[in-house]
Amino acid sequence: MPIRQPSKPRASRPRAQARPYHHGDLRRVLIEAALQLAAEGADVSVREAARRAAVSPGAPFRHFPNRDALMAAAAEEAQRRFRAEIEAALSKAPASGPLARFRAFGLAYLRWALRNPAHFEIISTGRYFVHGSSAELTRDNAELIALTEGILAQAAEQGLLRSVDLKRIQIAGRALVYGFARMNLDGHFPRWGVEAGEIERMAEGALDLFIAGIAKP
Amino acid sequence: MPIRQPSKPRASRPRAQARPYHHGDLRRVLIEAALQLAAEGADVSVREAARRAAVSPGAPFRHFPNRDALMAAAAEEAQRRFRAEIEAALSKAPASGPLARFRAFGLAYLRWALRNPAHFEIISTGRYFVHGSSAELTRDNAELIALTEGILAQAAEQGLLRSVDLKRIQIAGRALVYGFARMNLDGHFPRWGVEAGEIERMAEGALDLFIAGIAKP
DNA sequence: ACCTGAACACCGTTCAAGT
DNA sequence: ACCTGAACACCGTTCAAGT
Repeated sequence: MPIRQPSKPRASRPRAQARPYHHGDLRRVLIEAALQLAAEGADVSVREAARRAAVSPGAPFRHFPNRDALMAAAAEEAQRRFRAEIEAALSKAPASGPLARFRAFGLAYLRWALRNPAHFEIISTGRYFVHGSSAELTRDNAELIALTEGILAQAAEQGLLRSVDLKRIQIAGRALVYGFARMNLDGHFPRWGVEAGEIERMAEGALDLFIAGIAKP
Repeated sequence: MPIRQPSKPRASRPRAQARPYHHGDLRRVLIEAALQLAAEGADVSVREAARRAAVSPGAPFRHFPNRDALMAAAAEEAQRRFRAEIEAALSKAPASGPLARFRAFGLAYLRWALRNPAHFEIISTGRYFVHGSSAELTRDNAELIALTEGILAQAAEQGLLRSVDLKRIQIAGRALVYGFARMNLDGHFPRWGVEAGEIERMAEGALDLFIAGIAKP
């Protein structure tokens, strides 16, 4: 039998190197690993996340009841970044016109989704976990819906819209940006003859077409 | 050791009941099983498809090199049904105006996708297999794209469109219907306050909003 | 030519046992 | 309180052996 090391020598680096038994921040590390795996295009598995955290396969289940809960936590983190981006874009947008703000929202949505497809998928797909089971995700989402609702209501007040059916406009608009982002994620653009380099321009074009369509001439 | 039955008695039903060793039509049965599993909302696994075909776990691999190939074959079958539906709808649509035909196409697309979400997903998601690896899927898809291209070109010739950027219109339109179908698939509508019973009406509304937007006033 | 059944390397999840 | 490591029931895939 090999002799055990009598006691760990003081590690050269102060913390985060010595990982004697307790991990300390395993929950966070697992979420990060899940997001990273997704970004690499790999399947997200609890075991691989555990491996990256240098922890046994059973350890994650002390922090998440099951795989779905890990995915939900990863989605919450991704959604936080997504919202931050959108809010930053809106704060920089001229408060002038609601249609300009609507456009800024749509563009920020599209850009983030196109640049972070795997994270976008974790947030938006219904496959990994039940969206409604995360209070944070539900609240975040409701706030984003309320945000565009407010913008459109303002546009309607100012007489900028051809139609007064705001819910229809909102859902159609969301379907457009969601669909565009999903087409990208699902690899549709090659078959549409759209090169990778022109996808963002195309996204902008589609958005502008939609806005021109709902705006009063 | 139990004694083997000496020889199978003549089965009461003529065919399809006696399945002595060779299956006869295993390939087809596996595709059907895959589509059925998807429709039931279950994960499609090769093993479960084999189980439903009453065949050993290794048997499917005599007909498909791997799981992806089975999914691709299922997608081809689903796509055939999808196309049949769309073409039937278009043939019934008045050949009168291209915009009416564009609408008929969009509606047929949406209806099929909303009523067959799992099959729609198999066709459209990039997760299960590489779309481009199926010549049939690729051809089918190109034909559908050419179809709407033709319709829009006709609309432009007749001076019905506000913009002449047909590719943009086509992609935006596709993003709209794809996004709507995907929102349904991904379970977004509950959080938008859209009840199951009103989704198809909402789909129609979104499509009409889009068409009104691209049409010359 | 097609299928079986055992085998292998994965995965999610549980649970006694360790620290 | 948190983690290990073996275990179990799955899965995709392979391959010798059977018919």
